[in-house]
Amino acid sequence: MARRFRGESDHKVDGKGRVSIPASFRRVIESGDPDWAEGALPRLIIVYGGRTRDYLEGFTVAAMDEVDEKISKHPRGSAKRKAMERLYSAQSIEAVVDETGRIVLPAKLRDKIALNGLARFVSAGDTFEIWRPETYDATIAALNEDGFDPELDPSAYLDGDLDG
Amino acid sequence: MARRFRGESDHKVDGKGRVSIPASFRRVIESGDPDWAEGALPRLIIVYGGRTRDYLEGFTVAAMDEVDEKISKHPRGSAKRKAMERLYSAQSIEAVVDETGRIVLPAKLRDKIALNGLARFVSAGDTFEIWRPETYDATIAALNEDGFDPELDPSAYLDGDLDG
DNA sequence: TAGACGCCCATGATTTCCCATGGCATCCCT
DNA sequence: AGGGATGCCATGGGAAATCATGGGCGTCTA
Repeated sequence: MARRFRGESDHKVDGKGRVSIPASFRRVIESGDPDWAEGALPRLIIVYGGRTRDYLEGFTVAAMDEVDEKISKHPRGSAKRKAMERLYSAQSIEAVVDETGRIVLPAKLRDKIALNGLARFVSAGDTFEIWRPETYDATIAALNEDGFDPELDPSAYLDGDLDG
Repeated sequence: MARRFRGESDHKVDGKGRVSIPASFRRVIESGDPDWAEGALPRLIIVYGGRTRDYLEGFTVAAMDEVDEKISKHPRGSAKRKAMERLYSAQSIEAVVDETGRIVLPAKLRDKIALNGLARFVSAGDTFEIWRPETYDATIAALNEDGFDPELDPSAYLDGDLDG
């Protein structure tokens, strides 16, 4: 049904690390969890690794299965495969959306992206990202300065070149 | 239910060799033990062999069954089969998770990887690894030096070439 | 008989669970 | 159209269960 995440919104993070998942995201998470059934608690995977990342990445179970599939195609023991296994297996957690629509972000994950009171959920196709709002704004601003015209409508790129 | 291990964390090793298994790992170990039932003590296998390995490898009973299955496909008496049998049969132990969530790592295993006060548990799909934290850090660092760009996000490899 | 090992108890710190409230939409009935 | 009634959504708070860790003793055995 709902296959891709859409939209972005901010949610409060309380002292226990609890955050509401945007309601529209929940539908996607539910349909992406093969074990989920009406009334059950859907699960998702949150990747918190990546030295250069200043956000967390949320995967549906199905999306993470695809990632595992791709990783398994690489030679066992290769450097690239190890790097991917570390990011997606060692530096990730499984989270459960409770009956009130929240998940718990352990302190380790919150510290990684310096989350304090607010978390911004940003959809990214079949995954979504969790940012500290200030960091997100700064990243967008930097993107615009970096030879990017913020006045130009991105739809212009749709049929354009496939370069970086 | 929970089929794969996820996450990494450090736990203290006391004078008796006792270590807490990460709580999230226990669920996987329990569901991977065919003989386990609510209230019983789940078992797991710890492989300590491998001359070149500087970590221990933890298997659920089910995961080790798969390994045994694969080994049995090799010709009885072949060099490869003997090598695998030695690693997975001779150089492994069965451990029991006690009611407080701990296992005992015999001195022999601790010495193998020079464990002293802390043990790092790192998930690796359907198995997990136990490292001396310093060794693990050094290994990761070496991986990056080895013609590897630590600034590059590993997700770039997902759809990349399948070479090393 | 000295460790090594199994078993029991103890405790502070989290983490989970359960219950609660106010804010919005939507739906429906008169 | 007015006014609930209904239901989901976002968020709080306290109680209960779990987690990580430490310590004490018998006992087996090399």
